[in-house]
Amino acid sequence: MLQAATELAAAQGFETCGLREIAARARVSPAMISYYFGDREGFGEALYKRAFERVSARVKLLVDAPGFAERDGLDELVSLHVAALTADPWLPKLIASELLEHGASPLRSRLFRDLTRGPLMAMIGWLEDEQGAGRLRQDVDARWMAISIASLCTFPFLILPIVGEELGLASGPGFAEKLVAQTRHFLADGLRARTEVSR
Amino acid sequence: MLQAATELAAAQGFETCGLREIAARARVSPAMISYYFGDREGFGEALYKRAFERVSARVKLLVDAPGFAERDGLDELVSLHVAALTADPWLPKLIASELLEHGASPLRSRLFRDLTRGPLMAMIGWLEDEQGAGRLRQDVDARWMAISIASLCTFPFLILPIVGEELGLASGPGFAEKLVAQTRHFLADGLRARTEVSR
DNA sequence: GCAATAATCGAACGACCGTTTAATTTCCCG
DNA sequence: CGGGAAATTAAACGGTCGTTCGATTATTGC
Repeated sequence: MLQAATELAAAQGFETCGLREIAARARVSPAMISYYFGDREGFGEALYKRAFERVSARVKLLVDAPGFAERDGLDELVSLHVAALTADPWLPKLIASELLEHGASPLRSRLFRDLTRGPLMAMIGWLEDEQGAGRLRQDVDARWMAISIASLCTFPFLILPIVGEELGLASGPGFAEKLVAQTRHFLADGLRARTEVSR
Repeated sequence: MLQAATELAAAQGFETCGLREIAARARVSPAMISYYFGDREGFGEALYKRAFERVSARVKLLVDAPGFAERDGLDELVSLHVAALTADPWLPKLIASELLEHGASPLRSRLFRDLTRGPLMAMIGWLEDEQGAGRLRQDVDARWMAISIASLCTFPFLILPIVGEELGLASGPGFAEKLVAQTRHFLADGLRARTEVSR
């Protein structure tokens, strides 16, 4: 039931798909959703909670993988971000949907508190550590760094299904790797031509 | 009427606000919308057409401003992008809303064709020219450059109203300038600390 | 095996939506 | 001024949505 809802929400967003549709896909009656989750909002909350926990578990898995600490921090951060979004391709859409939603529903508030206080704050803290260690430039606010990194890693997932075809950029399985490579490149050296190579 | 709809759509997105609500704000009866625009889709089309034309006009104004060609191309590109989004703050939301919408409505298709074939293609073409002139690095696909620039300039508008408060970053009038500065910095040199300065 | 309880369903309810219709007002021009 | 066209409206229609209700079926504990 939650699985069916997740699939549907991934494809078209939670707000736009009706409870009847979800119930039909889960092969149950629409009344079951009210029975188990109370109302639509409670159902959505359960859905998002499950999603967030799945992503958290996946991130933890990657961070705890052997050899993680030895590799380059910035590169791994990018990989981690992209990997999390790739594993659950509906996540960017879900986040974006809620970004656009207005009126402070408790669900929405909680999701964003979780996201900002959790991954985002961790990322900023880590960036500041790297700045302190001299591995990242110190003339840029770590919070802005985090926003830029998140932008580079997230926004392409949103627009590529749309503009990718017209641009000749496939959004298939190789996309994530290309995105990681491009973003690493970009983060390291910018886009301008230069004579001296960094580091 | 279109004005009222634009204000409302800017605040909460076109898909989520009812025709009755728009009509009430414009102080007319809901029937007027059907009378003048046929159905909801026709109304949305008119709305988007007006929005796109307004943005186009504004961009043209900036490009035609005196001294534009003399200034640094990449910096101006960023300024232009951010200025277009700042002048109509609902534009990112509008685009994002439509990005998330599914089912190929003619409106949606047209909006994206306009956006990709217009500004995006122009940007890619210009980036390629700059690459050819040696001012931009040539080991990165111009299409990926364009995606990265668009990501850096657009995504912050989406997330800052949400995470800005918690991060202590105000989304007020100074935001656009900060974003431009940060993005220029970033595009030029990346984020890594370096000993040799570019160019 | 049999109550008691949980799970499930089809049908119906009320609310809201976009749209239509029929009637009324406003406007303009001969 | 008057009559026909355009503009505007309130009310109603059909449809979909989330939700509830009464009844039916499955599960469980003893």
